[in-house]
Amino acid sequence: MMSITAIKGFNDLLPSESGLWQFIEQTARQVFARYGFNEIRVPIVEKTELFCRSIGDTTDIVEKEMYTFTDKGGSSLTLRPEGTASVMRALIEHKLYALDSVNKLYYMGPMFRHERPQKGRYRQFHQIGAEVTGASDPLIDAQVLLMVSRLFQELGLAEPSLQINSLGCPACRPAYREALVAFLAERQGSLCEDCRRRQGTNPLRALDCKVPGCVEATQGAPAMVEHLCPDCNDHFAAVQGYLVSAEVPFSLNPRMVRGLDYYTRTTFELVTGLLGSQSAVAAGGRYDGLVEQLGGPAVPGIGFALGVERVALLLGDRSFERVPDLFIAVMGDAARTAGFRLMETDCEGKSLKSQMRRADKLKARYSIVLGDTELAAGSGALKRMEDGRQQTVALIAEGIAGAITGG
RNA sequence: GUGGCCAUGGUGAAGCGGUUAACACUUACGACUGUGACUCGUACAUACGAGGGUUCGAUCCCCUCUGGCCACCCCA
Repeated sequence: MMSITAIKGFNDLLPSESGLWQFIEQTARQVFARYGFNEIRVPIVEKTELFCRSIGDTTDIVEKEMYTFTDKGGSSLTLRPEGTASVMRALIEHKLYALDSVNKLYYMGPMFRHERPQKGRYRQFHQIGAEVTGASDPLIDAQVLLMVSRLFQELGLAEPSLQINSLGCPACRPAYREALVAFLAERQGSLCEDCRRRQGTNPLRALDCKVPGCVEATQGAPAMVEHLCPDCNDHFAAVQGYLVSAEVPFSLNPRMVRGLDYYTRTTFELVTGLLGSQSAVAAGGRYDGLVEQLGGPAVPGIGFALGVERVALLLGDRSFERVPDLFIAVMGDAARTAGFRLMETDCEGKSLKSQMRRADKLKARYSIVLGDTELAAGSGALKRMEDGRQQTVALIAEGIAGAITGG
């Protein structure tokens, strides 16, 4: 009989890897807490409409990648493809914006996109994200960017480099869009099918199309950064100024286009060359119109998310196994029934040799044999596994702890 | 959605028409019924992803299916 396997693109995280993940999550929590972020936990399933309205109907995510189904009550529900929409929904639903003018929230958990799996890309993948709402000053943009780069620093990763761009705002983007469409119209013939199709819906996509013909055709295309309105221009200049003064390295990528419609002004990606075509390790940007668009007040926002699988890939085979300080080998019923209350001990009546082998395999720093003689004497031989040296210690927690920490 | 590569035990893999399906690692137990690492011994695939076909005979050849990986697309 065929055994049941996991769904394609849905992976188990085995004990050999969970230590690495815990390190990533814990590092993120620490960094986020330092900058005043609190965790929010939102559901994994939302009404489909939430994502259509936030991410955008013409994006690839909404068009073809969502896990959407109808529940028994007839509502259309969707497994969340990203986290920002849910967090904003919660912000509005619980009126968090009224509790405090600025909200700093972070989240972590699985996201779902029905794509063909490959290295660094899965159907259930995990993101760690942070969002700031209620702050529009460029200093907050810079702080979010700085926080992301600090996070990667603390993870021990130098590789992903920061690229930034500005996508303008409703005041300046339409004019730019027109200029771009006009430019592209002249080069219709050399554009790929997708780019031609997207001209009416999302012409900016042509800028990061990888088809050689498109790359060439868009060489001299107008850049958004050169068409920013004065406000956006000042904002973007200020963000860059703050980054320079905070010594956060970055580069300008005027061709960077994000896959979600809600982005305005500052957008950014942390890219690496080490993951093949999955170059984006983290990405985000400002989304000043989103909360209002979802039925909330006109609250500005900025945030980002990182892909945990991709970060884990970059961190590679680093070992995060935890080794026990002490292993207790038990001999005889009295010791066995005393030992099982304290910690991991043998419950299957294995030989002392077998237990010692286990102590070695677990890389325990110390071991001690607990048997009838030790119980009678109230003391035993504590063995340092590294070199086999033994010393007699009293069988009390303080005595053993003292011997272990004292070396 | 499109394309490429690959499917032998817990793992890495040999075998390429007739073998006890090698070897290594891992795991378990043992070599003084109270002490690990090294060493040694024993055990661990009626089975080579599934189903058909060719053949006297198929893990090895052919077909189909399924699964995995990688790339394109897109993205975290």
